[in-house]
Amino acid sequence: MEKKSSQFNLERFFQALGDNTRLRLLNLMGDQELCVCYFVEILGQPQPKISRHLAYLRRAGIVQARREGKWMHYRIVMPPNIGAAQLLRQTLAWLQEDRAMQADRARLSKACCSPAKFVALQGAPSPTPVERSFASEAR
Amino acid sequence: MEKKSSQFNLERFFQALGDNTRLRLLNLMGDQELCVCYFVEILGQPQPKISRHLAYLRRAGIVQARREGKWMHYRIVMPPNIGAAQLLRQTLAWLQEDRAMQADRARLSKACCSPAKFVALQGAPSPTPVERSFASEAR
DNA sequence: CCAACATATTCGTCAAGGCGTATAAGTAAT
DNA sequence: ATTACTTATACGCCTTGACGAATATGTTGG
Repeated sequence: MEKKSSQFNLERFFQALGDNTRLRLLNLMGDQELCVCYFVEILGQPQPKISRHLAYLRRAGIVQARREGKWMHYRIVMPPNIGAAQLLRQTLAWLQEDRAMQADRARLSKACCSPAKFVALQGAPSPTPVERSFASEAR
Repeated sequence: MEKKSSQFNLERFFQALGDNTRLRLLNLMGDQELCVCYFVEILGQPQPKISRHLAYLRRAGIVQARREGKWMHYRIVMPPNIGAAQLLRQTLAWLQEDRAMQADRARLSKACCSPAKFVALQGAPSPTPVERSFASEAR
């Protein structure tokens, strides 16, 4: 009955991280909540593909969705399991050191600063930073 | 040319960890080199299955094999990439807190202490501890 | 209700990979 | 060479999941 650290599927967790598109999504969500149109624009990939991967991450319990009008915002949700949370933070921290991931982040901040240049993002809600208590001192 | 932290496939890495049998194998190899017959005996699963998963781990660069007569010894090899190594250590540390993984380890030490009770392990080479510099202080 | 828009899901196809079974490959001893 | 033994690989079957394309769902504003 008292399974505190179990009930979390480690296998599933790693499977969810075993796809480059999903890693890119997580990297972009690192410290902010984003709506789908940003992912589509930044990754330059078809919207159904993005949505499918986001759904996968949500099923794996790594991501949460919040609806705001027409838009769906996605954010990373730290797993209840301490070990998993630590692992996820470390993964996110490591992603930041990857070339391609840095490029994605750069494109994202550019898009945020001047959304006018991204036709598809006209009127889209801005990313909002997320209060992740001790998010970045893993490393 | 000078890709120091890349050249390591993060996607592959996570895929390799996304299988429970492989996690169990890694857990057993945590701090010692083991030969295949031990895995077969401890996990109680068919030998081809074990060998296939070990091959997978080897292709992913997480494990190394060493031949000694008829026996093949497997050990964990820390990835050259610092982030990956840290992630792997943390994963191994976390595995130790899992019920089922602890049980596997318990069966392993029992088998090592009195191999006579395990018919299949008669004459098999004993596991040898591996000198993993800073293997276990990842919390 | 209808149109426009953002996102989700379905469908068909395909490749990766898990499994059990059978068999191959490598080694040691006779 | 033959046998016994340990481990690896090949085969066929099946499930998962990735993809593009099409379509459905949900929301807002006329």
